[in-house]
Formats: sequence, structure tokens, C-alpha cells
Amino acid sequence: MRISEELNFIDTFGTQGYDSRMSSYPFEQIELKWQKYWEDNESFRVTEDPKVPEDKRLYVLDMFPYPSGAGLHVGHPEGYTATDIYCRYKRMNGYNVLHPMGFDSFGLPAENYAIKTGTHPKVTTEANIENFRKQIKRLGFSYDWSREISTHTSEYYRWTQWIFLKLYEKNLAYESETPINWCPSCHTGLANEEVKDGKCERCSTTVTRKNIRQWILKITEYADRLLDDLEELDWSESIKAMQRNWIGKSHGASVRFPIENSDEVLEVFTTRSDTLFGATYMVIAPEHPFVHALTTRECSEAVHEYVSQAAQKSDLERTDLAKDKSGVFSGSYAINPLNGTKIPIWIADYVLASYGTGAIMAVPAHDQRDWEFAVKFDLPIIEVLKSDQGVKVSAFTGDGIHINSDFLNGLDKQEAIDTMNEYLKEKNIGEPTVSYKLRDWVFSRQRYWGEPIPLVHCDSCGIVPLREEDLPLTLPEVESYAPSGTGESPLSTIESWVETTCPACGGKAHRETNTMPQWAGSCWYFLRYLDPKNTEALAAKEAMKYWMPVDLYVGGAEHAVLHLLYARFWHKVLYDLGIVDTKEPFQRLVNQGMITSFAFQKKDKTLVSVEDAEETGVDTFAEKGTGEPLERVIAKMSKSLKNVINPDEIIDEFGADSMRMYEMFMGPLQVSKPWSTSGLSGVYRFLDRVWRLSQKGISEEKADEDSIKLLHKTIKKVGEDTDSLDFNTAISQMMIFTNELYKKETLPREVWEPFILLLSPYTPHLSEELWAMAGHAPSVSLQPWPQYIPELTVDDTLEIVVQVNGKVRARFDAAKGTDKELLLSRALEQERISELTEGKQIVKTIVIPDKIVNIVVKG
RNA sequence: GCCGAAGUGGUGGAAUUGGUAGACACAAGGGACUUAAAAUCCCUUGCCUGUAAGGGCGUGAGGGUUCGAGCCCCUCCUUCGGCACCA
Repeated sequence: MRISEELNFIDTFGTQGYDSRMSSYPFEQIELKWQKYWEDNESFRVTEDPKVPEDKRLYVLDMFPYPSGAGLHVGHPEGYTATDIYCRYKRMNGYNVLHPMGFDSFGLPAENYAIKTGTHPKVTTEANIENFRKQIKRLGFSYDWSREISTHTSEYYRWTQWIFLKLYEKNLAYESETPINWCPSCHTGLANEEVKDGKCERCSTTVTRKNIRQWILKITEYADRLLDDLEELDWSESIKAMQRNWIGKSHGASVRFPIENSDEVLEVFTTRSDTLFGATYMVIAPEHPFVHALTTRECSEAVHEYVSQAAQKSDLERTDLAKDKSGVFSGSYAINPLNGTKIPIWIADYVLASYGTGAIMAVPAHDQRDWEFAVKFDLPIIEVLKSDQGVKVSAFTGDGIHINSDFLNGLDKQEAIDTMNEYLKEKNIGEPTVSYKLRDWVFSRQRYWGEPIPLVHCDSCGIVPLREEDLPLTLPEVESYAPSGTGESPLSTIESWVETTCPACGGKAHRETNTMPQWAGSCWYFLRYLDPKNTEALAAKEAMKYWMPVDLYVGGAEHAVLHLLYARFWHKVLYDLGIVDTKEPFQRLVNQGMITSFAFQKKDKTLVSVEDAEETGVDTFAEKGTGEPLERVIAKMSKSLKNVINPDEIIDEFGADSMRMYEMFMGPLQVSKPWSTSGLSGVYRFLDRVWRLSQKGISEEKADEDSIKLLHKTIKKVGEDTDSLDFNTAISQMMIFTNELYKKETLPREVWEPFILLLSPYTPHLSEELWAMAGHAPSVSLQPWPQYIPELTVDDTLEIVVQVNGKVRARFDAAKGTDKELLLSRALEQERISELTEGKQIVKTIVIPDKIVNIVVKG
């Protein structure tokens, strides 16, 4: 389409509606116009086009948000903008890109609100979704909205329940009595986040533990695969490390200790089987099943007292009090299986019931915790590894030569471990064992607002899963969302829902009343996007084959462990069932940094809100009223510090394009960085400059050589940096380009149009407008990415730096590719250099072509 | 304590991975335009020294490797994130 027709076209799009001489660009009009255009034309709808070759299919995923009542936070658009730019860039490079958005819409806040106000969580949630969607759309992201999902809808959770049935069929779900955080005053279970300093967030009553029947998923069965398959993933080392750490695989040995006057055998896990001769006592956790059996009559009172105290303590208290070891003697003795020595068995909460076997052999000479305990309770310490420091002041945990250890004497640590493990196996008193920190996943919540677990308890058949065709099992209406008071879910109070018939025998049965945790829906949502309307399967096999795995997943590091581990676990189960074809769901993961804010700090390190601080000079601040000097520091955004930035207000004032570009310009995507509104205005000024540039009118004249070269350098830099998600440096290159172009008299089409294309992933609204103004039909997002000519990205003449003894002393220009000899002789000719080298001996010269000459002199 | 990431001007941050430290932007100062202000445009801007040319110092601290270190190695300090009696 050429100029004559264009005017007509532009008019239909209303481009002439604004005053072109305005000093600031009409972002509001432009943004609304193009958002409407994209929506009306479904510009970003994507299909599984079989003509697109496999390596040109790209799945780019954002972590979907929980639609909170507070609305969008500036942190959300950061990751979303990054992926949006990347997607737009990739589309322009010929990729078929799937880029969906949805909502993780089951969650505690809506339920708590319901308890308070009686409003159905669905009503609150859907209103919040509405608001979120509106806010997200204001930023002009290129999502395929036709694939939007919400996890709380029955069409969605039908499949969450279906996957649960598969887990159940595979014996990966079991019931167990497990403790929850219990508030004795509210009569309700609490999530960890509702427990503050060991107290209930709402009523400040000390939280205790209460055992309750729960559903558990056997994630531990997948521990090794979750660990090993990390290798193949393109994730940051720190996130991989966190996952490895969480899984916590450690190699050791289990050793069986006979108990004196008993047939029972106490099994322990140790990574230091080589120190077995140094074991002077045993410790079992207060929750260990043998506690009762091992406690002698004389000790029972003390043990009973200790165990019940431990039970009342919250996890936090237990770890807090940990600095001072506590424990009690059971009265029983174990026998060291190597030499028959009698060793006392203690009960202490520094041993965790949930790790290893819940029992240890204590070797105080070579384990610091055991050492502290032994010193406190005056237990013997036997040194079995020779060291310079000895074991008088602390345990020796290093490597050394074994002593007092019979057949291990003279061996070092690793040799001794190997020898001992061999020996244990041979004598059948133990064997090499692997232990994990990872525990099975408590998969039930005593809540209303979650997916009902699709099982019934039948009087005659026991636990019976629902039939697949009976899914979804929907949430019933309840009168009150308040907790039942027994620790059970509010669902348990609805008799008409609970009472049902058994799918197997047709007899009387009652429904499971636990619901699933919020993690459930997010474990597989990326699969539903592939085929969101499917009623026959969670997604069609072909769609999964077409898109999976996710090529790029961007989100906050706060989900580094749980969400990512749970989703990987479910994915592996689905893989084993043949439902998905990839072992891992997320090939590449990038964690965006947090957007922080400035706050002010007094000398005593207390924080002062932004409102209470004033600037008293260049970067000096004082508290209003008192005049106390303050230091500017970086802090998390929080209501109390009054430093929360609301994206809606930013968009109102500066426009979505400025908001998007500023968030990318602040610094590298992966690191956290402080919000600065003056920094934002710098980006706004840049876009305003671009706009004013366009008002010059496009010239059909040839551009000068400098402009052409700069353009090609810019194409190269912006392309490469966008591809590697280094958006901040790509933007700075575009600024350099604009600054140069601004100095020119004219605006040549041959450099202006490619520049609009470079800009378009970053500021799509403005770029669509500029593209239309240049006389083209929409959409700029369908244009191919400009290509650079490599020869035009390098300068013909380069500045050569001359150093003497490593210090820069002179510079001169030389043609690119000038040979070494010439560079050296020209360097020596420099006035300053001859001054400095005169009368001195040149020891060595280093010439790096096109860069540097270094002359080393002596004397 | 352990694991991970990071320390660069007044501020946010660049630096082709060993070759000109401070790109780009903010803030600040000066100037132009204006009756004035805003907006815009131009200039200065790491620190010290010097009229200037120049010189010295400078990437958390100290050491090392190298012709040459923000980048590599060792020790230490600080900040942030995660885990926290894991046997």
C-alpha cells in the first residue's frame, strides 16, 4: 500500500484526531486504539499450523497470577513484558508462538474474605479476575486470550481431579495422620503463612499441632528422577541448587542396633558409619514409634512429660529452642552390634522424626550436635579419628586416621566408610542406604475453596474413587464458610453432599471432605492452554506433541522450589502414564528479579515511610518533624512504607508503552532493582522524542552513510540482546540511535522504518501507530524482523590505544585490519610515547590488532 | 551455620568474557528559548591535583597470576535470596 491510499486508511483509523504539534505524544489515544484493533482482529490468536517446522514452534509461558483483591502489582508486568517482547520478536522472526495467560484462582484470601463477609469466594474471585484481565490488557500483551483458563472453574478442575484419580490408581496417594498447624482458639487449621512467630495471625493464640487424617502424595518415589533430570534443564544454577538442596539426597548406611532385653531392633541412618566405634549413646525422636516401648517404669514420668511438651511446641519453637539441647533418658540400652558395648538410648527433639529413621547413633567426638548434647548430659566421648585439635573444645568433623576402631584403625575417612559398609552388609547388621530430605507431599486442606478430592469412603468397600465419567465433582453451595470447628473442611457440614452412594457397590458411602491445595491447579495448567476447551481429555495428544515442552518459563523466584518441584512431579507421572511425551515440562526457566522500592532508614536501622522523609540536599534526607538524618535504602514495597507503585496510575500518567519499556530498562531481568519514577520519566522522554521525530515527516531521500551504519549496528545489537533477554542494553542502543537521528535534518524512510520494527516488540502501541503513519497496513507485529549486513556493523577506522607499562598514554586512529608491525611503529611515533620511551629499554611489545599496543619498558 | 547470587560515579546500571572502566539513563550544575514558568534544545559532570597541557588515584578490602585484571586464583568483609539441629 502506497502513500495515496494511505491517507484514506489512516483516517479510518482516526490517526488525524490528535494535534500533531502537541509536545507530548498522545499515548492514551494510541494505546486504546491499537488494543481495540488487536482484540477485534484477534491478532495474536495462534493455531497448531502443521506447516510450521518443529524448530519454529515456540511455547513461552508466564507464571499465571493469583487474582488477589489488591489488583496487579508492578512486579507482575515485569515478567509479562519480558515474555511479550520475546514473543513478538520471535514471531517477527518466523516463529509460531504460543503465549497464553490465565488465573490461579483457588486460594486462601478469597475464602478468608468469605468467612468474614459471607460472599461466595467464586463471586469475589471472578470479580478479581475481571479486574486483573482488564489491567493486564491495558499493557498491550500479545496473549492468545482465546485460551484463557481459570483453575477454579469446574471445566478446569474436572481434569485436576482426573489427574488425582490417576495418582490414586498408581498408588501415589495415601491417607495418613499428619499434623497441621492448629489454632485452639479459632478451631481451625492454618496455612504456614497464617502462622506468625508461632502464633495465629488473626487471634495471636499460640499455634499447636493437631494430627488429622490427610491425603499424601508420594513425591519421594520420584526423588531420584527429580534430582537427576535437573541436569538436562536450562535453568539457573541457583534454582537447580535450591531444588537439589530441597531433595537433599545423601548417601550413608543404615545400621541395626539390638536392644537389651528386647526383641526390637533400633535402626539408624548415618553418613558416618566409620565412626560406629565412637557411638556412646543413641537418640530417638520424641515421635519415634519405639518411645513407649523403650521407656522403663522409672523413667516414664520424665519421658511422658518431655514428649508431651515437644508435641505442644510448634516447629518454630522447636528450632528456636534448639540452641540449647534438651532430652531425656529412656532407661533402655542398645547394644553396639560391632563390639557388644551397652549404650544408653535417649529421647531428644534435636532428632527429627521425619528424616532418616527418626533415630541416630550419637558420636559426640565427631558430630557437633552430639558433642553439645554429650557435654550437657555428661555422656562419654570416644575419639575415633586422630586430629591435632582433639575433641576437648568441640567435635572434630574433618578427615583423619582412625584410632580406637579395631579393623578400621589406620584408615582415612572414605576408606573406613567403604570398609565399614562392606562389613555391615556381610554381618547383616546394616547396609548402604540413601536418605532424602524431601518428604511426601501433604495434599489436603481442610478448606472449602479448593478442588474436592474425588473419592468416597464406603462402609463396605473402603475408599473408592469416583468414576471418570462422574467428574467433575463440583463444590456444593454452603451456608457458612467458617471452619467446622473439628479441623475438618466446611464441606463436612453439608450432609446432603457428604452422604452419597458407593460407585462400586451402590451402598451407603460418604464423600471425602478434604480439598486439594492451591498448588494442584498450577501443576498442569500449561497443558490446558494447549487445548483449553477439550471435553474428552485434559488436552489433545497432538496439541501436546505440537507445543511441549515449554521453551521459556518466566516467573518469580519465590516459586523456585515448591511449584516447580510439584509441577515436575506431576509431569513425570503423566509421562509414565503415556499422557505427555516429555520428561520435563519447562525446558528453560528464567526468574525475574523483584522490583523493590526506596525507603528511608534511621541510624538505629528502623525504616521510615517515604511520606515521612524529605530531601535536604543532594542525596541527603531527613525525617519530617524531627529532622533526624535518614539514609536512603532499598526495601520491598509495602503498604506501611507507602512506597507501593500502582501500575494503573503509572499507565494513566505515562502510558503502557513507557511502563513496559521502563521496567525493561531498569536493569537485567534476573536481578532485583528499585523502582524510580524519575527513571521512568527518562524512558517517557525517549518515547516522546521518537514521537516528535515522526512529526518531522518521512523523507524519501537516501540516508547518509553514518546513519546506515548506525542502523545496522542497532539492528544487530537489538536483535541479539532481545534474543538473550538483555532488554536493558537493547533499549540503550535504540536510545543511541534516536539521539543520532535527532541531529539529522531529515528522517529517511530507509532507516526510520527498520527502526520502528526494532522498537515494536518493546512499545507495540506506539510502533503500530508509527507504522501506520509511515503508510503501512497493520499490523507491525506481522512484519519480518529487519536483517543487518555484517559489513555495515563494523567501523572502517578504529581507535588504537597505546599503553606504556599497562597505562594508557596515547591513542590514534587506524584502518581496520592494520597489521601488527605498522600499528607498533605508528604507536612508537606518538609524541607522548616517544617521550616516555626515550632512553629506556623496550623489553617487550604486545600488539592486539584493532585494539591495543602495549610497550613494556625498563629503566 | 550451610547453599546460591551479588558488591562498579551522587543514583539505576554498561563493559564484545583478560585488552580504552563508567555506554545509556536519572539526578545535579551552567546556558539558550520564554514577560515568566513548564516543556524542549545545547554544554559540563568518577575523585584528587593543575591556569592549562598533563599527572596521580579509582570497580567492597587485602594478596596473587599476567605485558595488561571490574573480569582468573586465594583470604576476608558486606548485602540480598533460600535452607536451617537433615545424622
